[in-house]
Amino acid sequence: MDLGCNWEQKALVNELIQGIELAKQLRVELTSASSSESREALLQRILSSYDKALLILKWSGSVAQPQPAGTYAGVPNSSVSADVSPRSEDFERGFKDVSKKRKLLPTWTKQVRVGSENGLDGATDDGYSWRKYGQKDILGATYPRSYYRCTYRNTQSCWATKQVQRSEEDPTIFEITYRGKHTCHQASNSVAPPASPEKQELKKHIHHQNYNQQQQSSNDMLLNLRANLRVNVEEGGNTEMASPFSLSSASFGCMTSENPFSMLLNGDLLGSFSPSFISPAASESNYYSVSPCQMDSFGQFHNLQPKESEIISANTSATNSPIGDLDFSIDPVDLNPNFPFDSPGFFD
DNA sequence: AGAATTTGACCCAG
DNA sequence: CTGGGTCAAATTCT
Repeated sequence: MDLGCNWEQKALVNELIQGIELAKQLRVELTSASSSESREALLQRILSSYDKALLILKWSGSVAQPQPAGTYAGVPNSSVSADVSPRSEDFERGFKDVSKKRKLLPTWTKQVRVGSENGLDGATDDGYSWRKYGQKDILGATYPRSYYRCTYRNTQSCWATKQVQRSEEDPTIFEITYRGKHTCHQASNSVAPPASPEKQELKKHIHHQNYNQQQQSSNDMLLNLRANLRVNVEEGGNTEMASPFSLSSASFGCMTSENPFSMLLNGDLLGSFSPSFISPAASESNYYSVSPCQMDSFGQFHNLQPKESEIISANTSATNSPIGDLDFSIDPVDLNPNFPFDSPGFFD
């Protein structure tokens, strides 16, 4: 078996860890008076996790050939079926295997809130060029789901796709599910998609600049942080960190509600960021929920008791850099004033 | 005219 | 068998 593809290995580990965590949750549920529905849901998620892990293992075992340079694991390739001698139906067979593999492509979802009913185009403009290839009415859903693929699919063999669906509860929110990362070279759109997997793998830091460490009221502190908190997203390497803040990926890449970013202060875990509503447009406000979390023996972070009231609003600022800077601010209205600022050592 | 979207048909996993 | 995802011909847009 060859798990040379890094994301596969990480996805596998991630699925297994998630399975363990869900099993622990189920154990707690079994000893409490929780509903059978929630137990069943947990059981389903556990089975799904191990199912995915098995699929990854199976797939990794059957596709052992290294991918040619410049191609992405997920591109149809006549050599996909290792045990098949060349035949006329190879192409078709390749696609069948790819459809299996496409399921294993890294996926991540983000929710985008739009200001107006007709704001879909702007909301889904994530800096990449997409071609719509289908729309489907989904059972039980009020709104249809739209399917998009990269415009450069044919010319550059870029197999990134996305699905866009309007939220049932709040029609101003669109759930965008991305699958596969872009391998194309698009004409620079100046704005890199903030939640792209490439970016998720980058090192993330928070600079806390010129922070006044004297005692202040909660609101003052929040207002001060609003002005001074800054998240700098950089590509690899180390930068000098005069700041006590750091923001790190909890897991292998995609920032999801189950895979948050942690917020550290002098090495102490204060909380985690997970996307609530993330706008792809650099000029728009993004919303991240903040919840306390802890690190387990695997080095994975886990949310403890997420609270909806704990919201950080973050403004992303477009820069000339393809990576871009994220300027975080904290909204004192939405944020629980006691979190995370009441954490021990926060103002040390 | 070429690019993009729409939409019914088809495929296939569950 | 059903529903989600994709294809591709028809249609619309630029």
